[in-house]
Amino acid sequence: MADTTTPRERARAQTLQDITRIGRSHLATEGAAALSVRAVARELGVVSSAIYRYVRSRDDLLTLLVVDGYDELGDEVDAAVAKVAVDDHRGRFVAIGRAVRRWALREPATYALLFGSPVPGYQAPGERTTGPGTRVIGALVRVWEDAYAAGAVRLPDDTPPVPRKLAADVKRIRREFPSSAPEDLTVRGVLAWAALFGCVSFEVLGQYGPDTFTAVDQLFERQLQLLADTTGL
Amino acid sequence: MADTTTPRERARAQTLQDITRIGRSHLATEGAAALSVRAVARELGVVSSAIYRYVRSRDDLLTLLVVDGYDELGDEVDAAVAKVAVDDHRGRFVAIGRAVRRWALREPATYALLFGSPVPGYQAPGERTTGPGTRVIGALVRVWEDAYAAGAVRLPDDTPPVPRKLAADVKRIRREFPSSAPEDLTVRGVLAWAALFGCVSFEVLGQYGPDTFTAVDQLFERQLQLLADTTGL
DNA sequence: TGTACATCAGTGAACGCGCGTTCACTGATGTAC
DNA sequence: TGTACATCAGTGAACGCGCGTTCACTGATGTAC
Repeated sequence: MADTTTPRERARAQTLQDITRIGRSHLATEGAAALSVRAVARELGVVSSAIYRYVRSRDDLLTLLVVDGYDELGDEVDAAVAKVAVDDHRGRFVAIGRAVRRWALREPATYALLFGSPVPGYQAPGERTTGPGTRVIGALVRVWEDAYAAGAVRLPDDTPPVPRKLAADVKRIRREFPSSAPEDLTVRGVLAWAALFGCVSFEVLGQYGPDTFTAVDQLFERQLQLLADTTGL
Repeated sequence: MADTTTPRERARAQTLQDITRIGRSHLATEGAAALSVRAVARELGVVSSAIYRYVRSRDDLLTLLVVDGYDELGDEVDAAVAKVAVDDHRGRFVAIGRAVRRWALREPATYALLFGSPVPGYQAPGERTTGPGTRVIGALVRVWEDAYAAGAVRLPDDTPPVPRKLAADVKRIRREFPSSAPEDLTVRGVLAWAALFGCVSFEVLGQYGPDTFTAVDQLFERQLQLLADTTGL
């Protein structure tokens, strides 16, 4: 395979990658709000203004890290799902949950950037972040959709109907995430999605407190099972 | 009722309260990481060093805001629960959930301080924050405990046993939150607790995206019902 | 293959800014006799 | 009730710091003929 990139292009790509790596490591030690162009430049061994060859502004640097984070998480989730048999719906759901948690525990600062407090003064540009940002929920929807199509979803009979306005929201969402499942299943899926991240956030962002749970693994596994129950898997 | 406080003491209390109020409003516009002693002083109409009469350091100011936030949330949750009949267990759970969400939507910045990303370089002093910080989960535990004591909890029969290490955690937790309910119910409660905050965080911190849900109220109500189901209420 | 020119990564100085915290001080309020 | 003294809120200057961004520049790498 002929490499059509010039040395300069390769050097540029490498530097951009270095900037991202350093940025993420600074996220870890200082937090997103304290992420500084100058600090990244310092660690890259370059004068601060040089960074502006690669990044338009500090906000642009943040966007770089956001997209990089979403992509890494998305890749790991996809890889985890791919390892499970297609007809093991519950197994695929559990694999997604475990992948999210594993990544979050390994990259708590990036997790906090993506799923924690908004960074003051920073507005993520939707056209660059929306795609990567919807990969996890996309993977989840696919699991429920496959399970429903296979007739493997068991929901209680006495489920109340989805209210009108919410049903309209679900319809709109299905333009992006096509699905033939009943609206109630989608709503349950949204709960499971939010709940999954709630569990991970409590652990990663430190809500449980330092000495409350020693068996967090067991707790999380049980939480996944309960959420799988709720979505009828 | 004789007021035994001196004018000086009253003035001091008033100023402390002003500092807290201003601090929280700055949280809203700038975020926790950018909270600055100087900015608070400026808005209080006082020279920056004057703040140090009231607050030992910037971290101490943050702690003030953390405690104030937990207390406000705790008060509103308690008030909401008190309005519901004691034997309406599901109603009490729903009331807690709604109170948390209402407060979070009204005070998103303080919510982010308490339940979002940790503030870099700041470690909350446990002896001042743990008490106020456990009021919501305390209220929830009381609901489940009352429901169980009244024989009103319906859980599936085929629930797997709680694993050994996790069961030990539950035992330890019960020293602080006494309960006679089966361990499985407590674990389900922890899920519901984390899931509740997961739902609120997604909405308040902006994970759902700007145009995804128009009927967030209906969505949240449904989520509460599903969580009540999960905990057998 | 050799030369002239264009592109581009990185430099270094400068801009104006806000930050947390210390310190010696002034002057008003409170207390003891 | 009046006076001497102690307490304490707030002042203003100063410390040393790091920040984002602009700008004219140097020198190396790449390209066209």
